[in-house]
Amino acid sequence: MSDQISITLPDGSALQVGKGESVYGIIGKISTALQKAALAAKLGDVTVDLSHPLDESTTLQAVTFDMTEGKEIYWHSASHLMAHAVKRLFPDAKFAIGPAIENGFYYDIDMGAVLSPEDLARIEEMMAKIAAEDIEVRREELPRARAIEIFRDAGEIYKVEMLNEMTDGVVSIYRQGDFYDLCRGPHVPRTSYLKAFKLLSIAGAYWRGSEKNKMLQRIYGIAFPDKKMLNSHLAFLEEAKRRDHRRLGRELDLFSIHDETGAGLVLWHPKGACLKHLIEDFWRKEHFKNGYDLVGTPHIGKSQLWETSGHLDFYNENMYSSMDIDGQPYYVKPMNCPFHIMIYQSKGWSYRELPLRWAELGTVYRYERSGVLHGLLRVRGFTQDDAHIFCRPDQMPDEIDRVLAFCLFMLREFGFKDFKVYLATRPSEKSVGDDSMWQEAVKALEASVRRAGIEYEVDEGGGAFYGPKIDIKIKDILAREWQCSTIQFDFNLPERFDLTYIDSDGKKHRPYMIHRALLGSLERFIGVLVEHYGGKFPVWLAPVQVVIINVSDEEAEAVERLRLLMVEKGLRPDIDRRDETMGYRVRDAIGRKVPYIAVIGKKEVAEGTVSVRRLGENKSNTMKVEELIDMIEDDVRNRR
RNA sequence: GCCCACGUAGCUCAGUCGGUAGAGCAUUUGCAUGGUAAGCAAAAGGUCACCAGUUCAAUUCUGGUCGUGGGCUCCA
Repeated sequence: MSDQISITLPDGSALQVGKGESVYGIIGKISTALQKAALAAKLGDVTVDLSHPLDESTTLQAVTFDMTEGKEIYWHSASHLMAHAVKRLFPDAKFAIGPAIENGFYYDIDMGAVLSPEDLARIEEMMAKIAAEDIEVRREELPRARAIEIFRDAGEIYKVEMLNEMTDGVVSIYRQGDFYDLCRGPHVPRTSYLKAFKLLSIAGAYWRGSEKNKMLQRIYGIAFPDKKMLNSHLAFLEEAKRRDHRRLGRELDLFSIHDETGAGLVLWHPKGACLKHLIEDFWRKEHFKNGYDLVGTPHIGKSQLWETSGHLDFYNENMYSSMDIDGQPYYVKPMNCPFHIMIYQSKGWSYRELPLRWAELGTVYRYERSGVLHGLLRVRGFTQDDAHIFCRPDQMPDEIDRVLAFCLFMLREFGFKDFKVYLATRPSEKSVGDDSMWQEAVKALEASVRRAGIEYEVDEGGGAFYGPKIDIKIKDILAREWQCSTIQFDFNLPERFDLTYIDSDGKKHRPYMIHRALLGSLERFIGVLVEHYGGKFPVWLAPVQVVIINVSDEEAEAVERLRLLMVEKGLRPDIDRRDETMGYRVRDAIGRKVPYIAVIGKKEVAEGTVSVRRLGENKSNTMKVEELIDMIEDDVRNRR
């Protein structure tokens, strides 16, 4: 046997090296720059430490920070560094889990002392110190039983719990100086690899995510191989703050939420209500085009309805308590479906009349626990762009296709390109409907998603108890995902209300029922929309499309004439004739993020023109009044 | 609901180691009549979230309530 092995690199070339050479050494033979940047290496699909010795021929790819795997390793190592620092400062701290996440890392820690934001600075300092000590990070493999002993002796109860649930005979721990942690790895080889880091926040988190368990303290942080990258990330977080819909909602005078009216209850100001109505108008128009009929239903209903629907059983904790009307209990609706079903029940249906597509912008009220409320994104009263489709089983695949296409069309018209699709299947616990129905429905959903050519993930067991569903989530500026669209099968309600139609065989059959919301709720959708556009709405959605400014009092009338002309054309102009300098008024209009500013002075009056400045540009163009109107109308037509 | 932090003028924030508070912007009123990102000046504006307690005295300390923020859990 030769003592040489062959290493295949990503570019297809091969490198002959001595047996037992470390990954680090091999990468050094490729390039010293790469050796410096490497955090770990991939042998096929397996990532290993740089110190890992190679005994067999294999493929090898250096893992650097610019790769997803690289960031994960880097952040995971940073979380160990943080834990190390915490242990030095708080020797009694017990560690739970400390993974890398999409943007950084966290560690869940159980400690006697309550951490304050000032402690974060101390921990950061200690991290810098440990990084400067340039301690070697070493992997150690040992029998699980031995690891249990070690962690038990150290009082690390959470690690012991995890170890007890593992089945591997051998586990690995990583040591850096006096600190060690149960960990699969890989990790960076020395603490000095961790250059620039920042601890961002401290929060509570239940052990294993269950509220029955103890609440631990979670510290979030981020780390980068150089200071510049860290700074630009911090700048990004600042930018995200500027785009926060709660801040923009106030600045642009869109909405407010008051202690006096109640948490999670939104008051729409004129500008916000205008935006909402523009979206609703568009929504209605498109629904008619797509073969929907509109229905309308009340905000409250008798308890009997909610008993039949089952909501009082399975949705009770989200419903507000009943009110007494003539001695009868009534409930505010948390969902629109039972009402739509009652419309269905108002007459008999022939198979020829299906499918029925009934849509309603229905406002529902749900009790949400106080801690989850969040601006417009999580509220207690909201308007769903709801619809229910009643169809024959044979129509179902086509209906799913149509809904999905319609949904993607709507989201794209609003400028969303980044969304994630989840296909949620039958939950393992209680659920209704027989297996064949579930399988058929899941198959239809999956086929439809495939046909639409979008990527999706299967959320195994994530369906509702009453049927499988497709959820489409939109990512906000902070990469948080918000569920907007949902397409759900319902095997429950048709059964409970005994829905039927008469088929060609003259017999009663059970229709399929699909719930769907495309935008989800208008509140949440507008919240996401505000952040998506950073408040700079496209012309077709801007509550004010153009601010008309006069240069001096002499043009006051001309400004009003133009306003009236535009209003007649169905545009949304605003005039600013305040007794302020032009510079002030232009600045104000820019601050309000109005897409066009039109200035009228002596010259423009004489020529029938306006001086037009677009938001984001600092030059203006003089054009005929008609040209400006055409431009705006063109923007609206093309939904720009 | 749970953990932590926070709540001072319409907004953004100072401040008071217990003696009832201040700035900038916004508002109002004068003056200035301005050509594309803040003209000048003055005035007005606060039960320091709310309710208790400790104290001669609470916006400040303690407790509770409501609300907000970051998370956890749950969801459109």
